[in-house]
Amino acid sequence: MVTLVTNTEPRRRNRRGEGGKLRDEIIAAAVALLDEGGDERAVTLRSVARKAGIAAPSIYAHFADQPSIMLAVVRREMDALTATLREAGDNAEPDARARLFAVCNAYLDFAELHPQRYRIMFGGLWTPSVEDTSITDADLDSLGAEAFGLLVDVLGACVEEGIAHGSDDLFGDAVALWLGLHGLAHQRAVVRKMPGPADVGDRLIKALAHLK
Amino acid sequence: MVTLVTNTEPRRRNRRGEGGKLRDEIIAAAVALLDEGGDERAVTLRSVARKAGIAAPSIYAHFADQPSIMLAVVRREMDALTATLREAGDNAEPDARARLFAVCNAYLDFAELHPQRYRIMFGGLWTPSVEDTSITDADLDSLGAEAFGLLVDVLGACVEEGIAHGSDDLFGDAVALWLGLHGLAHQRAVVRKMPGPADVGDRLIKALAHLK
DNA sequence: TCTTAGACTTACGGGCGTTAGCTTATGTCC
DNA sequence: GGACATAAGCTAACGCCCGTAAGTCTAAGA
Repeated sequence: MVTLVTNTEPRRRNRRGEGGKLRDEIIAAAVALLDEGGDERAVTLRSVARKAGIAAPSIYAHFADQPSIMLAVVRREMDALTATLREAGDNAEPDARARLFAVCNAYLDFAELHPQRYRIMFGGLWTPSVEDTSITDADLDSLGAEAFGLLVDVLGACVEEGIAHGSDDLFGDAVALWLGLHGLAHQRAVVRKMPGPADVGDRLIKALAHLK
Repeated sequence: MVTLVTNTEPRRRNRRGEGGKLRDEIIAAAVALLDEGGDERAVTLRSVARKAGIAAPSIYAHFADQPSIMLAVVRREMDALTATLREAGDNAEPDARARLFAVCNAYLDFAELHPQRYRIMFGGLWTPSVEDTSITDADLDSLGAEAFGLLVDVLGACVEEGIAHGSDDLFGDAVALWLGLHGLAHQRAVVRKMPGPADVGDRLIKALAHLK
């Protein structure tokens, strides 16, 4: 599939003081490239610039290098994921079990809906090359912390309401639950067709949350 | 880290009829590049050739293109993983529980010992670009089938021995168990330091195998 | 009108995959 | 033991895309 870019409209320059808008457009362009199904190799500095309708060097006003574009993409999508999970939890029936399933399924749906984004967020492709880039370890730590906190909350609520056999280590239980979700989410993001039963997600949640 | 290749010995040409040996050396060179910690972008046709001590075009005698080198790497490592799991199962105490843990932990250890290989095997990086390569869907299906079969066996043995609450769907249960293992294995392969309790692996196994 | 933010053009050097054609050992046969 | 056929691998070169540096233009707003 060859996607030829024909940006007819040459793009209007941003007004004074609004130069920062381009930063968001660059991130959006990178995400768009991912959504087109290409892997991360398709997201080069130049391809992002083409997609955004700007000249490649114009990116340097907003990002130090190509990996820091990726970091910004991950940050944006992590925030989007967090918002999605929070919304799912809030919109669910108020009982803890319903909220747990709502949040977990929202997580799985995110990966299925945006497989390439999910792979970038958790695939760790960009981490090894950190040494030569402007990205620091501090940038990477605490990236998914907020979303994970939501999972801890809903799982904790299940234990409190007595519908889950909680151990003395809520955090550890939540990590185990997340790892299971991540295994399925990642596999769905990577593979065309997952083998196995359709309700494997529910099975994972039930087993790992120790639901009674 | 810049690894300058200084192949003093210019490499002896293979004897007649042994030209196929180079094929294995190419695969080994690709794996070596992965083990050095670079991501898959470091495994180019030319870098593999350098590592193997040959000229880049010499690869074409054995592989149609660069992605098919990767496919060969995945095949080799899948076989290695299968052998590792089988050995772990055979060397364990004969009871089903011990064998289950031995196989599962061997799986997790493989990912921790060879993180880059694991990422290539299950990271799905090379799949999206399949369209333009010599790799077919048939190549991809049934890649981990043998290793997965081992997991089905040890889990089935647990159900038979009555130490696990088996459902009526052994295959589905095994998929769920594998997904949990994969989640942890992948995360260990991707991240420098996994947060969470040290025994999270055992917790996953116990919960997903429904051990009594 | 003039400053300057917000871009652009041009260009460099380098790595990549791949093609075309050449070299050189190796084993065979007289 | 020497000629020769050929397997095994090499050199050179192509066009492409990449990241990035240096310098330039231009429209917005005071």
